[in-house]
Amino acid sequence: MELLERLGLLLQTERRRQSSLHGLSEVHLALLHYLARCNRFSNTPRAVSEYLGITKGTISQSIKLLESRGLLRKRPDKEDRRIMRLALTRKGTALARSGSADAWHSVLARLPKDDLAVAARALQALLAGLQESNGYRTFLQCGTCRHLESTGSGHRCGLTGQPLKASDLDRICMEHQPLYPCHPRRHRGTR
Amino acid sequence: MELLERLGLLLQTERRRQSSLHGLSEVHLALLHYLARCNRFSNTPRAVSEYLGITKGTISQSIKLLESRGLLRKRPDKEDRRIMRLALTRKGTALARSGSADAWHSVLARLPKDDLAVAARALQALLAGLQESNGYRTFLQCGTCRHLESTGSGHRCGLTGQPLKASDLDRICMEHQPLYPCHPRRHRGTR
DNA sequence: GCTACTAGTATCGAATCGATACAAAACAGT
DNA sequence: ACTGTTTTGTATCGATTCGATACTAGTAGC
Repeated sequence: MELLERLGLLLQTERRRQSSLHGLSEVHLALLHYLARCNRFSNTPRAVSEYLGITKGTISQSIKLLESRGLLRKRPDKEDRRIMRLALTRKGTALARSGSADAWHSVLARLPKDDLAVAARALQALLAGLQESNGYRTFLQCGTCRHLESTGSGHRCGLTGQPLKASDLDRICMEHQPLYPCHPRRHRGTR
Repeated sequence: MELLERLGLLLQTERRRQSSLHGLSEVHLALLHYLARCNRFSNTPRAVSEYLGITKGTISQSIKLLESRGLLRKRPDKEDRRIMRLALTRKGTALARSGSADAWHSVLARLPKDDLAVAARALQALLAGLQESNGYRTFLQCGTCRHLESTGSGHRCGLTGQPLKASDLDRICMEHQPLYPCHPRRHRGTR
């Protein structure tokens, strides 16, 4: 699939261009983007590391740098004090949003909607297949997750048991499991 | 489009994993992949640089390294002696092919074909739109190019005037122009 | 208590990356 | 021819990144 390869590279190039405007590296911007879109179960260094495919050590450094520039804050989790929770500051959020994702969206808006839906489904299936064969995580939105359960008043994550607001359904989660297939991933730990 | 972002990152991660097996960096492997799939008009350092979104200087270094390992050869073009033509050696080709693109393909093969066709068309349109708005090149196959012309015996590139064999139609070209839209890109020079 | 495991940090060396400056060839104009 | 401009690729340098290893602190299981 040359197309996917090309689009991925363009995405990367675009990020690189954007990030150099602010004196950051491409990875830093990718990290901010991730934090701007992940849910509250997935804002840890480990999650970032798995999402970006980079080792913990490097992520740790990047986080230190971003924190020193006032783009994010980190604070230890109250229940498990090993875990650091990352949160964008106002400045960080602004920077993450100020992307040229606009260009992409305006192009996407001009395409026929049902074609896009089919395309999205196909890509999602591809991702699910890759997860199965290679063990990668999908990192998709709770709204498409196998663990999503409906309660009387709203939604809930079957894995953590926590309630989900409507706005949570669009955020990406490190525990995401696609709906359609197949062999469940063994997950260790309860949260 | 979180999906595209995620797939792009996975592609990158996969390359990184693969490349470290051979003691190369991710970019090096991407370079080999590109050379394995580009046509004979697009095998120059400049093309690589634009495809990967990396500066000329860096590319030059990478090429030197890859050449020293016997993965590619470079020789000056006969007509324009500024230009270096890059070609994979047998060893380089083997390494480029030995990817785990297999995993991707086997997953793709299990998906419904017409969905994939729709998806491919949508992505192609997206790419075309991006090219138009951001000035990036599409780097797609000659078979989908506006410059493709049919002659009595076969095909020809309308831009360079050179004949194209059937096998050329699947290779990616730096001068590629999508069919459907729109405002033509000004291209300088005749080749 | 003890052991095993997980999350994150620190440090170090190799390598990448981008910026700048540069050389050589093509090209355009006069 | 000749002068300046553009294009292609190289060289060098410093900052940054990356991954490997070793490490600390916290949790969990027995």
